[in-house]
Amino acid sequence: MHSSELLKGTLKTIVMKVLKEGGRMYGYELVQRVKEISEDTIQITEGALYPLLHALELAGELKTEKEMIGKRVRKYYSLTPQGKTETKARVKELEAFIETLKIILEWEKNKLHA
Amino acid sequence: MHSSELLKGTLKTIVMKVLKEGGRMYGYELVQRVKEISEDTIQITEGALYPLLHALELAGELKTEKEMIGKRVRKYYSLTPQGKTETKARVKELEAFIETLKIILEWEKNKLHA
DNA sequence: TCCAATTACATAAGAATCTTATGTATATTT
DNA sequence: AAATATACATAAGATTCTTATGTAATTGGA
Repeated sequence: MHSSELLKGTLKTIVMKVLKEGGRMYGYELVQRVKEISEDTIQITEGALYPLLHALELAGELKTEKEMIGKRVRKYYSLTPQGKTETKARVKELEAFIETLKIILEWEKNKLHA
Repeated sequence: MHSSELLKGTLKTIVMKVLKEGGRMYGYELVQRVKEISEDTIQITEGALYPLLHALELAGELKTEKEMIGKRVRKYYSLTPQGKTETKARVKELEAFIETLKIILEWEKNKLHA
């Protein structure tokens, strides 16, 4: 399990990317999906997820559909066209940031060149 | 310039790694060094850096040496043995997290296999 | 020589983002 | 029948950053 502080800042992009590739999904399902893909190293907490989904909906990035499953309401989330565009931009930005991180992690001042 | 929210959670590791490879360094120098290495995409703010350095010193990860440069005091920071061990662990953890991120970013549910 | 920009430290207030705790209720498994 | 899993939600608190502000010495250019 990755330390949770690393998730700060990347959670929104992760959620949007998974919704973009996985399609329509409900909250609980999203948590499981991320857990699977990350091989049990990323466990999104509900306290982080639901407020995030609500904020993204308010911002017009997501739309919701409610379905009755037995006696329970299930809320499905999917990206709006605006959300898809935003997701592409966020993914690109995160990829660039990862490249920068790698440069720093591989940087060795005192490395001897042959 | 990367959006600043991505820096959340990784700043501490970046600072420690740069101190590990770059050796003894003062705050302002560290900001410049990270700016250089990151090709101007990471600009550490002083409001984030100094409290972080102080906290790391308090935690025994860093030690300081003051030097007079003209009439000014300059504070040099360097990793303690404990700090070096901690840095290795943090770097390893960040590398693992990056791998997980890449898996997610490369994940495509609907990808067709040839 | 003066003025702006840079160097160099520091802290406080506020924003953003997450965890932990709590609550409610249905459904499934043992 | 009871425990666990499913499924939503929100509030309080912790952490981590930005922005703003302050102080003061040094350097470079007009």
